[in-house]
Amino acid sequence: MKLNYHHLYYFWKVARTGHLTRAADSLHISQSALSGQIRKLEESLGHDLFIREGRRLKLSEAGRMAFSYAEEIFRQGEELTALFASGAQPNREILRIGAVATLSRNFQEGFLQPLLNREDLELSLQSSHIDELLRRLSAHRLDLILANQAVQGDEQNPWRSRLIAKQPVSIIGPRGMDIQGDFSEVLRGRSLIVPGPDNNIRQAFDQLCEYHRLRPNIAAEVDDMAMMRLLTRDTGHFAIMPPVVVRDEMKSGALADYGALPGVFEEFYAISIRRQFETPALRELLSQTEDNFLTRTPIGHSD
Amino acid sequence: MKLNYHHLYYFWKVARTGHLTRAADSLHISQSALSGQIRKLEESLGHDLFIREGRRLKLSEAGRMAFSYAEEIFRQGEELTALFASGAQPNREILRIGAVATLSRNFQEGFLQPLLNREDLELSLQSSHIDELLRRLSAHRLDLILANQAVQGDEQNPWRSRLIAKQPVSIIGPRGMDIQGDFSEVLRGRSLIVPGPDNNIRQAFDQLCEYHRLRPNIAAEVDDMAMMRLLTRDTGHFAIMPPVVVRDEMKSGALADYGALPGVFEEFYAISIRRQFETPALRELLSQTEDNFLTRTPIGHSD
DNA sequence: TCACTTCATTCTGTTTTTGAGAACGAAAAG
DNA sequence: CTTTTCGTTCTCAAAAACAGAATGAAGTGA
Repeated sequence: MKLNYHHLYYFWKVARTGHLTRAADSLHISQSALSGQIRKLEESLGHDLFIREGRRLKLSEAGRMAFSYAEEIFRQGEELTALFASGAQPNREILRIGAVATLSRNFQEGFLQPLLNREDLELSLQSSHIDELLRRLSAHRLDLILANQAVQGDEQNPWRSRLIAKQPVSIIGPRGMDIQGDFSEVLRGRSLIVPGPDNNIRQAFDQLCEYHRLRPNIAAEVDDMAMMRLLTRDTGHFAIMPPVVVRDEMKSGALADYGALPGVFEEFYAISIRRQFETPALRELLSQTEDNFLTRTPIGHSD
Repeated sequence: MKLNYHHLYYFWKVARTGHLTRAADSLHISQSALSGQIRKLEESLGHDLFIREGRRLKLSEAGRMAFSYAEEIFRQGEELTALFASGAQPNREILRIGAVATLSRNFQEGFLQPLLNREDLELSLQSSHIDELLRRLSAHRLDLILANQAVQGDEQNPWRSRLIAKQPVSIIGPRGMDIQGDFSEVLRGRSLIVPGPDNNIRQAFDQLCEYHRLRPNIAAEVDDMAMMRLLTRDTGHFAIMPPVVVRDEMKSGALADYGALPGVFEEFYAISIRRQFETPALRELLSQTEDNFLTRTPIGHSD
């Protein structure tokens, strides 16, 4: 016994206005018709949605529950109609990519390279935190997520994470410092800019420090790789990050790499969702990944 | 021109399975009927949702957009039917209260006091962070939020915050310490348990410290008041919190109040949303608030 | 108190929408 | 080159949604 969405819609309208007559008016149908449709919904659900007190309607408890769902359902529905009513339908294919906001821009650009400058394709790039992005992916508002962590899918959310690149993480600092020894020497007593506590580079770094009994002095915690790049360039502090982030500054000689951290990597994952209609562009992007992306220079392209 | 939700439902089924025939089977209608209904939806929206390539169906870009909305809409719808199908409809009124997870339990209990032990009413108490709670309130999944901050409503979310109580905040510590002077003396050089950085007690406290040039040593940042109570009781550290949180421990003599912090208060707000059908229980709760709650002892009841 | 209005329900016959079946066509399979 | 599969279109039958009239219950006002 299926839910009748038109009945639910009528119910929603009545529950919103609080009056059957007014709702009937705004729906341009007679109140008798409306009354009948509401009745049918109640019969099909097996519960009264309104409590009839004389000529008054009051939402029953079941009605309140149904109303809360209806509210969501028709809010979405009206958004959809508004979207279509506004005209302006895209005639090109759109690929919607979500990227964890803190991800290296260079990396994102490198990954999307094959699709840039394509006439027949529009790219929509959305930055947010992973939870929000996963929500959108599940709602099919995104085709792919770029993240620095894998996620476990389940029955309800058949997410699929695949590793698409892996980069070393180094100690980066102003050029020309006279420094010797391994990383633990380099770190000792130094003020560092590090990724925020949720970042998995940071977690690996903290573990490394703990293991080697290092207690580096944190000058700043920065979540955003682009911000980190600016701070490192402009403050003179040392920083923990993948060298690729400051590729330009290293080439220009402003910054230098003072050694990779053993066992610390930034990993990049592409998270997709199983769906009936896969866009060709997405397939292309992901096949590129498997075939070339891991073996070719991780970023090098934008020279 | 209204959106036909049954057409959209059919479209959704077809888009999910990818095949008109299979979808028709699972819907128990003929494929000719299904084909016609999809056509009508396309006509009413003014855009093709599928691209017909020979006998294949491919989602068009417009179709992908519509699908993402449909996915949300019918997920909700199926949740609703499942809820009703599972039987077990409540016959009592339910009042759904959301409380910011970090709020004092004593306070919550005191506020809800008039409704406890009522035969004709079921209480649903949900703890979460404010964003999530506001989302639920907007979706009418909650009737009221208890929070320690006011929120600004707008056109779309006609939230209404009202101050329902205000409590002093003190320095709490183990009983029997020989301490003199005002709060700045008490704080000097002491290890403190303080609320987390998002908490507005903490913010007021930080401002106070800054103003008085105090740099107290943070032993722990704890978001949850209940947790804070346990830690203060069991670690011997001093803590910044409203005395009411540890009322029991103070009565038993384990902890003592070493002075209120001037100008620092914990404020409690009730956030509701304007709606057509207000439950009597909610009205009772809020009128209680305005009439008595601010003037009577903030908590004192559970002795 | 007694009209009078307002608001919701139920019944009946009409209109609109939905759906099955047949005929057709285009692509894949054998 | 046939056969099967899959989607579209057409026609007519079945199902539903609907309006209008009759009814009843509750407020309103002289």
